[in-house]
Amino acid sequence: MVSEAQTAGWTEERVELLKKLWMEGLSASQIAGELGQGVTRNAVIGKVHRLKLSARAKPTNTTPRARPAAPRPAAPRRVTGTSSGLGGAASAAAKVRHTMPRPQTIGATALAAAPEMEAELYVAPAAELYIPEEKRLSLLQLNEHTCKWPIGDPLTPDFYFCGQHSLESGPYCEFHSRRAYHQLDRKKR
DNA sequence: CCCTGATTCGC
DNA sequence: GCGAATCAGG
Repeated sequence: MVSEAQTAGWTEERVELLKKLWMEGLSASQIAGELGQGVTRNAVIGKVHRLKLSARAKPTNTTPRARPAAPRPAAPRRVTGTSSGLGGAASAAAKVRHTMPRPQTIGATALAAAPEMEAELYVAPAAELYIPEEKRLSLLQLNEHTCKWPIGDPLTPDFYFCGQHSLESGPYCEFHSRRAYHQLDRKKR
């Protein structure tokens, strides 16, 4: 008995579980993870809407979804793929990301701290990384792969740039990149 | 950057 | 009906 692969067809069971979890307030991604890896959060959301289950815990607030005044310009759908098992299965398996049982909000970013935290407590990090003098860079020493996060007062001689290896996705190292993003973006656009 | 749900539309 | 891609927001 092995012929039971069938794509995640929405059986009564699954729909029931979906309804239950959705009503309990679980997020779509969490439900998707609970139902199985053959289901994505998009699938869950799509089904939820089709079942007209939207609003779950909406005490008193009719949020009239702002009507998209500007209709989508075009629809560059996916790249037409032959869902011949391989593609679907592979992508599904590939996207099985970390199972985070908790809703994010606290951003648990564990920065690589010194493994050995002896009883020695030096001065507060001042919310900044300590860069050894030999690694500090001046403006002219910067290049495409050095973190360009400025440290100190530009008007003083001890001003320098982080200089760590920067990420491909930005001008800063991981530490400062993350910091920069969390700093901006906080507000709307 | 992470994430959330909402919507559209090719299949 | 389904769900990926996209959008809009936190």
